[in-house]
Amino acid sequence: MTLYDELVARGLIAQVTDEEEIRELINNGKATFYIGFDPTADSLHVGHFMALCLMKRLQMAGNRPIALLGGGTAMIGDPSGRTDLRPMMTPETIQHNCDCFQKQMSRFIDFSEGKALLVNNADWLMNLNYIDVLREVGTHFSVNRMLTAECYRQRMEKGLSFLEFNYMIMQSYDFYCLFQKYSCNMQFGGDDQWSNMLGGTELIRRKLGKDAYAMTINLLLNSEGKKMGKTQSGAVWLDPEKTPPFEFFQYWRNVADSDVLNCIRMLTFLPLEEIDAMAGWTGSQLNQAKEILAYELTSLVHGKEEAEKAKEASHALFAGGGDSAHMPTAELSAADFVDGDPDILTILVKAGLAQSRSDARRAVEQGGVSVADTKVSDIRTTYGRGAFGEGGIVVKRGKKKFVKVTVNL
RNA sequence: GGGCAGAUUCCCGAGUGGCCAAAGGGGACAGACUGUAAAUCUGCUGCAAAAUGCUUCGGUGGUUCGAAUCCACCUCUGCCCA
Repeated sequence: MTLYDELVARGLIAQVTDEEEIRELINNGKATFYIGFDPTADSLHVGHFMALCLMKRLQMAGNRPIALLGGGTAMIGDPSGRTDLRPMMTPETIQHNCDCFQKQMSRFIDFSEGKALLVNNADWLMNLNYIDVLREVGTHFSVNRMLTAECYRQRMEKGLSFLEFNYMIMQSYDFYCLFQKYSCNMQFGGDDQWSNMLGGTELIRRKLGKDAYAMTINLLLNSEGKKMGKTQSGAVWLDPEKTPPFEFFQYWRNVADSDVLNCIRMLTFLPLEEIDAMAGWTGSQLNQAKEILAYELTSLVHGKEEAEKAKEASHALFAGGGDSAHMPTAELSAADFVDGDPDILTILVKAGLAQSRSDARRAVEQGGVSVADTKVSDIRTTYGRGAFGEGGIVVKRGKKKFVKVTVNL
């Protein structure tokens, strides 16, 4: 099976400018392509991960990837897919985020010996002269047409500032620069980037009379059409400091039945035959597929060792047995015992299982809290040092949130 | 620059002087049922030394015994006119 066909089979490809041409180029390793990453946070997330995987697949087939850090475009802010304006970021924040991105990317993509390039569009965007840009680039964009682009149309109701309106032009200019500098003839990205990417191919055609191509990959959506990789507390990050491997594992372990196969297909490198075999799975067998998904992904992002640990911890908590050594932990110190033994509310808050004592109180009153497998029914229950024993005790809120609380005196 | 409309809790949105920690919905959280799924039902959703206390309705100041609600100024957003 060719690379292009595999991408199709995995449900990754959303839109392409020229299927025949793209198929030919990437199947034969003749493409130099780029994917842009705007440093809007200090860690990559699942959406970025998909892009990096795509990069890797193409790199393995001999194509040359360019990872573009949007140090310049982040100064503007992409309005795509947003209903309100993005808060502006300071140059310092952007720089910091760029550094974080760079560090994380090198874990996934081999940048050695020119196998892949890492560039930052701040290098050419920051010193542009306004009038020059207007004359050289601005003439090639029709405002009338830009306004009909999906990414802007969504914003016509809520408002769109001129700053953001320029985002498409800057991204187009990126493609144009990379085309000239590195003979980069292809751009990939999430499907929400389609109009921005077309801007680039257009600009190249108009200014240079040459062809460039664009292809978008499907966004990872659940069966309800919502973006995956988000929790109530924000994104599922790739940075273990921001989303610990165990939590990461659990996120995927808990996806809905209807989304498992889709995720395995799009996010893992498991052979397609193996995935197709799972298509008929239902019930508890399908439940197994979730563990496969969680394990594979954790392994890709955090390494095999972390994946094993997360799986062990998961078994310890939900299936009985397994090793509890790797579940999330919280530590109490001597200070917590100064005013007498801490009560259950204090412990819940300290363990990060409750946002406030009020929140903790509600959880206990509703019968959602247990300590060492015993339901706590009184909010005034206290725990002396002895209660924590050698290895600590497991405090549980609800069915899926556990923290092992230990004492360090 | 002129006119109009608006800013409420995680989100949407009601509230136009005390009965407002603020309707309703969504989401989140918890319980029942389950397969660590979905659907459904129930509870719950500012903080706290917890029955009466404190902080919150874009910001600042004011009127009043009392303000999310009235007044002034400011900030931001949308629409119309230029």
